[in-house]
Amino acid sequence: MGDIEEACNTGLFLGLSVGGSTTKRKEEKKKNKQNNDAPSTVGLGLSFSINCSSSKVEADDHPWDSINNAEYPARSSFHNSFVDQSPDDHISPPRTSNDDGGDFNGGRKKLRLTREQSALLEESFKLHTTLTPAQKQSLADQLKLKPRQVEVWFQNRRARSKLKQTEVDCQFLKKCCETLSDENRRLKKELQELRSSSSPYVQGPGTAAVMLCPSCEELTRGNSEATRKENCDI
DNA sequence: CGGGAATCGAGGCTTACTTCA
DNA sequence: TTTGAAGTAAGCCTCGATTCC
Repeated sequence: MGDIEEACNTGLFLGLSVGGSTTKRKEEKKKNKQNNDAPSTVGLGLSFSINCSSSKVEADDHPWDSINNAEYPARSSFHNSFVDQSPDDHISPPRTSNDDGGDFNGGRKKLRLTREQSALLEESFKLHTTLTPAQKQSLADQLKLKPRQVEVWFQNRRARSKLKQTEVDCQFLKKCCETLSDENRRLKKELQELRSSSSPYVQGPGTAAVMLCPSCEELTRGNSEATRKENCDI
């Protein structure tokens, strides 16, 4: 990790910014959205960097992303101070047309993953539902996507997976409920039949009774529920 | 209209830094 | 002066809800 950084981190930087903490920024964002104000972050900067021959900085994107924080540009203070003119542009700073194959017309561009990309992502999801940064980067490289896009895909995939699981659980519980209701009905009916019949095994309250559990056909003395439970699991 | 990629906002966790006893 | 605990800011990440193509 450190190689490129060590080799290239010869930048001169002078900055002045007015802004708050993360939480303050969060609140500010909210306020700005409500008031439709301009962001209150003010930036003044001077930066100087030496070109690095082995630099992996992509020409088609934003150098600050690669250098600083490719995935969360809005969270980078560097980015905040000098680039973050529009609030909440997680992914949507101006993009070049060759960004990911389509043309960018200023609005939110919707990417459609190819079948191969989806298949590889699915395969990867089967192996692990969350990604380490290294896995994310590796996948992004393989798929020619941005790490953030891979991350978003996994995020949505987890959500879909959870939703599906909830549906399955719901169906299962429904089935359980039906089975138990049936069983309950059956037992009630059985009890009613036993009560209405003149069976010597079932007597009224207050008398010592010999009970025959109809389900397991075990004879049980006394009316202790605990005793019955020992013999019968119903 | 539905599926799914992208965004938003909130909150948890970790790390670095500061303050204070 | 040193040290450890407590407090705070910032960054990173995930999640649920929502937007929008």
